[in-house]
Amino acid sequence: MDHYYLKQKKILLVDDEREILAMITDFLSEDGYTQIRTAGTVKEALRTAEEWKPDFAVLDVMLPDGDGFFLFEQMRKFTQIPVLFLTARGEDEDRIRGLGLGADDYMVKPFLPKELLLRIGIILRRYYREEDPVVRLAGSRIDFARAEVVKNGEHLPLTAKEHEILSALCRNAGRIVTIDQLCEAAWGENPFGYENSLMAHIRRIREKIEENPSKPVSLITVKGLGYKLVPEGR
Amino acid sequence: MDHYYLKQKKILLVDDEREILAMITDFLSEDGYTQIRTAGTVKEALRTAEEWKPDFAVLDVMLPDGDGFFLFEQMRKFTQIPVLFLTARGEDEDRIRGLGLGADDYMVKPFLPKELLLRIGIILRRYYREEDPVVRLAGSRIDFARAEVVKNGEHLPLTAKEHEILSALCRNAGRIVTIDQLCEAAWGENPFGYENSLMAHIRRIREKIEENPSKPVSLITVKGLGYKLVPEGR
DNA sequence: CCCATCCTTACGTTTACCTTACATTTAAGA
DNA sequence: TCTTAAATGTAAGGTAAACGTAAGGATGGG
Repeated sequence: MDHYYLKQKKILLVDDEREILAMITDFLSEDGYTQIRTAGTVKEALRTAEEWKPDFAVLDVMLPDGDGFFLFEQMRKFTQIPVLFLTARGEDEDRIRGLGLGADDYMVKPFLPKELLLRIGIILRRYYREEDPVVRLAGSRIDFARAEVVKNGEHLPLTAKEHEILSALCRNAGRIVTIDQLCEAAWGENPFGYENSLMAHIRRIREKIEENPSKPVSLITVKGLGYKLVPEGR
Repeated sequence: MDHYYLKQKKILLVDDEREILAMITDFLSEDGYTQIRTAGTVKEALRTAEEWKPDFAVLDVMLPDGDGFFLFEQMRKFTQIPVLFLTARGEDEDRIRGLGLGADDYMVKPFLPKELLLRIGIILRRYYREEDPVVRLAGSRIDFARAEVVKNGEHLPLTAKEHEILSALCRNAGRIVTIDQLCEAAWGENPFGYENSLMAHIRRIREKIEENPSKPVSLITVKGLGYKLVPEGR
């Protein structure tokens, strides 16, 4: 899965029909999205948007206490998140209006859920493309694209081997990775005779990611089996 | 006008109907776009795409010598530019197919020209938003449009290769760009055997952008992984 | 208490990269 | 077409960060 971190973006759905909200929510969570909230009115939507700070919003144009365009303009006063409009009316005027205001997309009801998913995916990818997948640990976080770990605001660079080893651990986050597997990840074919070297690297990694390298809480050794990387909050 | 440089992006229009091409061209140039080319067949489109290197493409699905989806897949082999599909058929299957392949949007004919303009604007803004025509570094700033760097009031011109390499670094500002990626950016297909030449260019670039080229703070080397360009203020 | 396993540190070695000078290609102008 | 300068590519010696190694120390299970 290439863009897994996008699935953790907070999505706000605003519609006055409960069934529509339920349906979209179902499809989104089935597709892997984990953070979804809904609202049925402009008022409710504004409150949620302000407090919860979603990363993306789907707005119905027709709402009981105002229309989606008004809601959009209110939201733009405090957030620049991308927005997709849903509209029952297919009128040209409305279609243009949403986009002209600065929305990212719109869809006409009734729509195919599959298409909504695709469009949401496109927008999120486009908008949050610059963000790197970051792995959060107990006392630090790892940014692989920049090859550095941030601990207490300090930026510590990772070397090539450290990067390889951490990647391998990360790919199996939480699970045990054997020493053989780690050697293979770092040295390719002929990963023999490097067990000691691996140990030295583990030490150097711990000095970067751990609060106290001698009492590790993130990069744990499982005696006789290997190592494992535990993400923030177990 | 905030995004004036977006109007200079190269746009490729592919459709088999001359009138449609003419109409879209008119609307685009009226809206300020300066670089527009058209093609009527898959073959023609591929040639233009490869030689002219457009920044964005509008593809009709129905073409005399193949369909737009095939064309899209061929183009994806050498470019990652955003694409919008035009389709006469409103069939669900087709709508989904284009988006599923990785297109950025699609529109069903007949469409409102105004809406097409808005959608193209949205895509370009999102996609090229980070391409700041001037990039600020620790001790200098790069002006890509003029192909020069300004250091202590001095204007130092960039050569073609330096420009390519810096662009590639800039597109991933802060992130690591591998030597392979940089070679590919500068020498296209067959980026092999230029590693040493790249190094020489890196040196020359450093002499232009760095206060002290031997102690770089903007164009950093990450041993074993690649290089990265760090913008002003980390 | 002993053995196995892993930790820790210091230090020697390697290799990826730097630097420079020079050769070659390209492009512009005469 | 020829001339020339700038841009680009190549090669070789130098360097330091990253890596590997080894040896003594800790730790815990049996």
